[in-house]
Amino acid sequence: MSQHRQPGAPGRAGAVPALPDLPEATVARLPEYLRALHNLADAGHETISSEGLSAAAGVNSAKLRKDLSHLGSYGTRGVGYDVALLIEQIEYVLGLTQRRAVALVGVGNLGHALAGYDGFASRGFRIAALLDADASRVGEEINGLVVRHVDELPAVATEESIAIGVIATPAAAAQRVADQLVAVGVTSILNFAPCVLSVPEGVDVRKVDLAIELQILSFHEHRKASLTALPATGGSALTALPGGLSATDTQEAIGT
Amino acid sequence: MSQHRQPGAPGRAGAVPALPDLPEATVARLPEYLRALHNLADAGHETISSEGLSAAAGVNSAKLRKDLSHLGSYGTRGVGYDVALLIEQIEYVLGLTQRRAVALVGVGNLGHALAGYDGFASRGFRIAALLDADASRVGEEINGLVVRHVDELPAVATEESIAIGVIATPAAAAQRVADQLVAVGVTSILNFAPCVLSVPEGVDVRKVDLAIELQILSFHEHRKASLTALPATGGSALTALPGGLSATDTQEAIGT
DNA sequence: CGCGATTTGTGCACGTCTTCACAAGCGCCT
DNA sequence: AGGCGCTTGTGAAGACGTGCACAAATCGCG
Repeated sequence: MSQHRQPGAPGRAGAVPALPDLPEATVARLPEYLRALHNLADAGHETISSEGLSAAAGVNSAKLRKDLSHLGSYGTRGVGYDVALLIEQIEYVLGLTQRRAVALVGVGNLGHALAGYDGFASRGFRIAALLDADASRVGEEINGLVVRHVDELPAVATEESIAIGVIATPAAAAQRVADQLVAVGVTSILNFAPCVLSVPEGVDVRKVDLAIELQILSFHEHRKASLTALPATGGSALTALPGGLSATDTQEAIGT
Repeated sequence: MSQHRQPGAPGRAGAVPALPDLPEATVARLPEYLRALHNLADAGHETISSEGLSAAAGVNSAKLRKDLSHLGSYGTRGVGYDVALLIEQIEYVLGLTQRRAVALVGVGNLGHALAGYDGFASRGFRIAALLDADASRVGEEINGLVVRHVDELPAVATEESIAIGVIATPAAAAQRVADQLVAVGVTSILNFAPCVLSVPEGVDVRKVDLAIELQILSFHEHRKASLTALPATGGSALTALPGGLSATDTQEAIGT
């Protein structure tokens, strides 16, 4: 965007762009670019081409260029992107210039692991509180933090100005915890419990379900197996139904 | 709920599976539907409308119907879907009728948690082996499984016929482990390490990066803050950011 | 036996995301 | 200074995903 009005930042000095309205798909990839850029910086690169960066991030180079153009970042034609500058810009856009405080609720198996995961600390977050509803877990110390009772959430929230809540409880407890988080003003939640959370408008929930990931893989595994079993006759997969005997079967198996 | 007949279901007694060619987006939602269906079954429902199921799964009802229609499943107009039958069909499509063996590599913080996560066992998977490259961890027993050295992978693979590999190592070790997994014939990998894996054609990799999820939330948090700070200015809200050093932008308008 | 209430399955239009292909811009070399 | 090779930024086209709205199908009932 050279002379277009879109980003239209009159008098922008050039170091840091404003906060544009990014496509979700782009937002989801920015962290990946950021990680790749940090690797490149550590390896001593000062500039990187879209081709190189896209390879490091595992995406298509045109997609990468479009993503970066959305955030108004400038590379230099014929040269590439300045690694340090790009890191700065992406971190700014992602809001990582401040170290956000995270409250982790549920210190079971998974919660323990998350509490000890240093990937959070190294990528812009600070686990500010550990909470659990189980009284027998309260008081335990993990990684220098003492587990407090979840009912202390209001106090914790004001002490630490929690920006993000992470739910690592069993599914049965998750909605209740979500409600409590929302009640103390948390508007971003990362949910590891296998259940759907309902939250008011304006609260963002992202869900990570480990079993679902495996099930998706299982589908593809199943699919690959069924394909190699049948010497693909060029037809649609549907024709490969257990056609022979399935007399009572679907009316649609032989569709089209 | 095990002894349901299979009305209309393809006679799938060990016969060659017939997998329609589902859109990825649909595949990604099927596990969610499945979970919701199990809940409904436990609650005693025998049938469920697309409206009810979609609410339980947190999606739009038209989308749900289209998804189910893709896998050729039948509901009954005027009535809804037979819960037990639908469970059976989705489990079949996802390849969950067999309990797939999972090898978990990397028994650190996260690996421990995954090894103890019962959501895997309860949703169609069996953790068949724990592996680590660190000799000091080999021999440790977790949840009834003994940690073996990652170099034993070939032996393990034949013993257990591993279908899926889970990588929970540090990023630096992940590519090597992936290569080892591929070498023993694993074609589905779930990667928790924050790095891009390169694998041969035909191998599926899914990635879960906990920090990325937080960073995406951080973006939206940042965005919400910048919007509430500048009420209703339309496009020019974007221009309100400091051009040079962003040292002064860190205060959020939202307190409490 | 037909009618109305209900719910599925889907055609269609719309929006988002991806990818290609290429002009415009930049630095370097002669 | 001018040309050349390289790389970005982006228009346009196509693939994909979503959601509406409605016809078709089924059940229950009088």
